[in-house]
Amino acid sequence: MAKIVSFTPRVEASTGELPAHEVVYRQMRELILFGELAPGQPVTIQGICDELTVGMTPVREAIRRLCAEGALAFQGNRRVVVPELTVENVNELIFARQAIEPQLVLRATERATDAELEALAEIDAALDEAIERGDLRNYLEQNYRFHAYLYAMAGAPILAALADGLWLRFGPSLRVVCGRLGTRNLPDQHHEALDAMRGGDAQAAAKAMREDVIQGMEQVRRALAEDVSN
Amino acid sequence: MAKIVSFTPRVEASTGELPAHEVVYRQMRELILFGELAPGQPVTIQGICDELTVGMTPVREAIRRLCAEGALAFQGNRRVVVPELTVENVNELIFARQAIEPQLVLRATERATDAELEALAEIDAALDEAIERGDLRNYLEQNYRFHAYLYAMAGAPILAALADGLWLRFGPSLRVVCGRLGTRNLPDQHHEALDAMRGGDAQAAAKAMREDVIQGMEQVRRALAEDVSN
DNA sequence: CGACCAGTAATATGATCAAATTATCAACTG
DNA sequence: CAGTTGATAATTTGATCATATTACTGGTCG
Repeated sequence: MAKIVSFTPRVEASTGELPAHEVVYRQMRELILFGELAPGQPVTIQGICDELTVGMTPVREAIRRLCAEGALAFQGNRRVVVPELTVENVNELIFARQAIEPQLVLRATERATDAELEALAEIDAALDEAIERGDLRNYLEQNYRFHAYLYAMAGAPILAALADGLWLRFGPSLRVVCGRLGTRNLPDQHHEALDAMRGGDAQAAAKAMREDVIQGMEQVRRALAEDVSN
Repeated sequence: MAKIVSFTPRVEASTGELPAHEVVYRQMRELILFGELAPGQPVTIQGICDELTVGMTPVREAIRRLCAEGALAFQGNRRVVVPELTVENVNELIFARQAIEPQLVLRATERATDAELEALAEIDAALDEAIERGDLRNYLEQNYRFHAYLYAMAGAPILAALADGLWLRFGPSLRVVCGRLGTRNLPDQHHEALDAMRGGDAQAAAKAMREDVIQGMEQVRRALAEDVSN
């Protein structure tokens, strides 16, 4: 069977210069990081196509990328979902984070410039403000930004990519946990880490970060353990 | 302009049941892991299309996945290459591997069944044989299989994915290094690790693995440092 | 309770447009 | 006058889309 096909020229120039698949990737990444997508929620290609008004190919590529990073998961038969963490998964994440992040902070401290420390402090201030206001979404975003900025400072691209990728795995669950507990009594060892970095005490900064990581992840683990017992 | 388009029905049934993008991914993954692709080598989408005789979409998805895993890299303007490792990159890989892999071996030892230990021993035997014959390609493959099997045994999917992903980053460089040094005097702490696992001594097994990892990666680092000094 | 049938979503292709690299050529300088 | 550099043309490659095809899901009927 043959068919007449006419191709409409693309609108273009709207994105500016970034490829569509990159834009879609970043948008979906934010949705996942800041809990717009809940654990267990199915993700359909055509749904994203309609939502972001782009063709299937860029969406497809973004989803593959996110699957590779563990942010999404093949549900066996060509279905894609936001993964639900088990308690055991969280234990693995705790181990990985407490192994990698202190090392990044160590390096970041040794390389830090005054301007960078200033920027970090600003992010931390915005974070405190979000907690004050009870603005969960903003808390999640600033908290991530704080850590991501540290990773970038370390000048260790591979370790930074590893640490960054882990956020995609616990992002959705973190949202659920914080939504339940509220923004109060959230762990925040950031001040201690910042002070140590300002003083050039890399070891102390690394230790503070390790405690921050462990405290935060422990909360996720406890919440998950409660869920299971329901 | 309109055009007559006829869609030829796909051959199908040749792949069996695996989606094309998955097949392409695995094939490219092997090419990278076992050094068929050299560091710095450009990877073109259409080139892969011709090579594997598939459409662009599956190739595109496979490439995105591999980029996300660090096996390939965007070369700024929409060009993709096999990354070239710097000495600093190798330092990061050493840190990450020595942090994660002993933990996996620890867990693997605690969960190991006799059948699994048997399978490991078989892989190790094939590895020794490859060394004996000077069969580099087979050495690389069996060496990877040995570690990958250990990861699977640990029952820690996230840590296993992290460790596994690292192989894609140093695979091409490993090939270059081993190709230069030959298969002789390659580090092989596998026997020590296996013996410890058989005896249920998880700590000893983890230690042996850490040494194996460090020795292997140190060789990569040394070779890279020499390259730079040229 | 198992099998069929319809609906829906995913897979994969080729066409087309846009961009970047390569190749060509001409003008200008030493 | 030769070599190099600058711009421009041509080719290659990447990006995106609409569509055809296939597989899975869920509901219904025997």
